[in-house]
Amino acid sequence: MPVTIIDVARKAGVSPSTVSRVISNNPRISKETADKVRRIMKELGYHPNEIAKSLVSKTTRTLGIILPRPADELFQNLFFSEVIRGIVAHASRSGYDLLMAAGTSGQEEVDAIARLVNGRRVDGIILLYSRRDDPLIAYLAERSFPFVLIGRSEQYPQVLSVDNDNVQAAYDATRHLIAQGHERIGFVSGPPNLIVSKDRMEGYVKALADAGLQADPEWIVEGEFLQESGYRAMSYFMNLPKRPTALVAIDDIVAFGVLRGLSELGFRVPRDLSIVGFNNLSLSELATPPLSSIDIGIYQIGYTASQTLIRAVREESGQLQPIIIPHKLVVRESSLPPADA
Amino acid sequence: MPVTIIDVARKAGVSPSTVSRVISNNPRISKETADKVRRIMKELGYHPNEIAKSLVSKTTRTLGIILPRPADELFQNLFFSEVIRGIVAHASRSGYDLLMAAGTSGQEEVDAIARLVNGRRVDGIILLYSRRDDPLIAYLAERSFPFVLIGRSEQYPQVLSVDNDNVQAAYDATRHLIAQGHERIGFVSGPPNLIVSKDRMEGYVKALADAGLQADPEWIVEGEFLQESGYRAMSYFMNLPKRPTALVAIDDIVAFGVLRGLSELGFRVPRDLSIVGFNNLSLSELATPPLSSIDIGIYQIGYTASQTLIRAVREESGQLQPIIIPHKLVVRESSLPPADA
DNA sequence: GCTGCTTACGCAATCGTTTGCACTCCAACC
DNA sequence: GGTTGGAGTGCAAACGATTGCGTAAGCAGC
Repeated sequence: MPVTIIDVARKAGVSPSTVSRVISNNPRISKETADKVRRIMKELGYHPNEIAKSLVSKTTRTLGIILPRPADELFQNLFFSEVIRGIVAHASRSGYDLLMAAGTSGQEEVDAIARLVNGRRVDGIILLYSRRDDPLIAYLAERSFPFVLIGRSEQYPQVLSVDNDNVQAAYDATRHLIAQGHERIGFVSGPPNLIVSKDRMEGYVKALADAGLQADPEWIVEGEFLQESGYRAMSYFMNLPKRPTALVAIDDIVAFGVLRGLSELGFRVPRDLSIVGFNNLSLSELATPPLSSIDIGIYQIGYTASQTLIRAVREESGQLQPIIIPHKLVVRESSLPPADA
Repeated sequence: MPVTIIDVARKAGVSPSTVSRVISNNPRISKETADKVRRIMKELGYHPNEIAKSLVSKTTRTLGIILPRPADELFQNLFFSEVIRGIVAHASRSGYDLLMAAGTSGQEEVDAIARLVNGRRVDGIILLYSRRDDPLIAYLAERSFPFVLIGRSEQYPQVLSVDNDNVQAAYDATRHLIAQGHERIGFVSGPPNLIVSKDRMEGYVKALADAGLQADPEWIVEGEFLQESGYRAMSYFMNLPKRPTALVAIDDIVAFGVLRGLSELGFRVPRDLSIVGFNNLSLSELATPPLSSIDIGIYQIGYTASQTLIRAVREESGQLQPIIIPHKLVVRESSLPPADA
C-alpha cells in the first residue's frame, strides 16, 4: 500500500537503482534526473522503508539500551532519566534513535540483549549499572559487538566505558565531612554486587584512613538505590549506642530517605547529623535542608556514552581507555556547621 | 557471518521453509524433524534476524515514542520517566520494545515521526503532551496509523487516548483549598498551548465560581513545567498589593519552585501561603513542607497507554472512548491550616 | 571510421525471512 | 489395484531496498 522505490522509479521513468542513487546523493546521477526523481518522491510522498534498508546495509542507526532487572523500580531514580536524557540528546543529534528493551529477570536480560544483538536491531548497546560479574558484558565482549559501559568492568578492563572516578568522589565527600570536624562518619552503601558501591566504599575508607580515622564496620550499611534504604539505614544508625555524626550516602535518593526519617524522629540536619549524597539530583537543593551532593555529571555521562558508542559503531576506533567524567562536590546546608553552632 | 536460517536448514538436511515453520511452531512439521531442527539451532547458536522478519511480516513488535521538542528539558520532570516506566513495564511484558526518537524543533518532530512511521520501524506510536493544535496527531490520524494519545485532542476526539479528568482534578484541588477557608486563590498554569493547561485552568475557575468566588485574572500566571516558572510566579504573586493566600500549581515541579522562592524570601508555608500541586512526584512528600498534590497515576497512565496501543495494533479494536485514569488528592502539610493557627 | 574513455544509467543478485502452492509418500478405502 | 486424502516438506516468489558490474551513447583523437 505505501509507496515504494519502485513506484517512484516507474513514475519517473527510471530504474529503482537510479532512485536509490538519487537518495544517497550518488554523484554519478545527472542533475536533471536527480531533480525529476526528487520531485516525484515529494509528489508521491515517498519515504524509504528503513527495515528494507537495514536488511541490506546491516545497519540500523539505532542504539540499544537494556533496562536493568527491575525496570519498574529503576526510573524512580532520576539518575536513569538523566542519563537517558544525555544519551538521547547526542544520539538524536547524530541521527540515531534509542531502543529500550527490558528483561524482567536475570535470564530475561540476556534474552533481551540477544534479541537486539542477534536480531540485528541495533548497531550498538549501552550498558548500565555494571555488576561485578556481569553476564551482559561477557556476552557482548565475546561477540565483539559494539557497546559502551556506563561504569566499569573488572573482568574486562579493555572495554569502552564512561565512568566517574568514584573512589575519588567518595574520598572527596568523606574528606569534606572530616574537614567539618566529623570523626564518626557512616556510609550508606548500595547493592554490594555493583561496582559503584565497591568503589565509593573504597574512597570512603581511604579518606578515613588518610585522616587517621578508622572505618568501623558498624558504620557501614548496604541497601538499594531507594528511599526506603535510606530510611532503614537512618533508623539503624540513630539507634546505635555510639551514633555517627555524619553520613555519606551512595545516592541522593537514599539521602532523601535518611532526611525523611530524621525529620520524622525529630532530629535536625545538620545539627544532629550531617549528610552528603551523590548525583546532585535536580531536587537535591529543594530538600530540607538542601542536600550536599557530589555532582557526577550524569547528563554528561549519557551524552559521552552515546558519543563514544557511535564513534565505535562507525569504527572510528575510540580510545579504549575508560573515559572519566569529572565530578564536583556541591556543598549545601546538610553538611555545613549548624547555624546555631 | 552470523548463522542464518539457511545454515540451520543445510545442517539439518531440510529446507529453510521447514526451519521457519519449526520456529513458528507450525503443527504440520513432524515432531522428529522439529526436534532435530531445534537441536541444530541451539548447536549453531541461531537467532532469527528480526529485521528480515519485519520486512516480510510488516511488523516490528516495537512501540515508538516521540520526545517532545526540548527533549533536553523534558526529563527534568519526573512525569516523563514515570510514564515511560509504566509503558516499558507493560510493553516488555507483552514482548514489545520501545523506540525513542527525538526531534529538536517542531519540524523535526514531524520528521522523526515520519521516519518511524514510513520507515516501518514501529507498529504504533505513543504521543505525549498533546498540544491544542498538534501536527503530529493530524499526521497520524490522516494516515490512520495506530497511535494512542496521552492526554486528549480537541480536533480529533475520536482517537485512542488515555488521560485524567484534569478539569475535575483541578476542581478538587481548588475546592480543597476553598474548604480550608481560602478565598483568594491563585493559579500557576503551564504553557497555554497545552490542553492540560487549559483543562486545569477550567477546573480551577469552575471551583471558584461554584463557591461564589471570582477568578481574578491577576491571579493567574502562565509558565513552563519548570522550577523557574514557579519561582517567577511566586515572586509575582507575593509582590501583588493584594496577595492570594493559596495557590494551585499545574505541576509539583512548579510548586517546588514556589516553595524555594518562598523560603528564600522568608515566607512560611502554609502560614503565609498554602499550595497544592499536581502529579504527586515521589519527592513531593520530601519537600518543605511536604507538598499536597493531586496524584494522577502517571505510571498507570503509561501502563494503560501501552496496553491500549498494543491492543489497537493487534486490531483487537480498542474502545475509542478516552480512557480516564482516576486521580486522587493527597493532602499534606502545604495546604493544611498552619500548626500555630 | 575505428578505438577508447567518460558519463549516466539499468540488470540482476543479494540481504534473511515467510508463505501459498505443489509435490511426494503412504495408508486407507472401495 | 486404482483412487483419495492427509501428513510432511520443498520450491520459489515476495518483502523493499542496495550495489557491482555491464553497457549504450557521446565525444575526442588519430
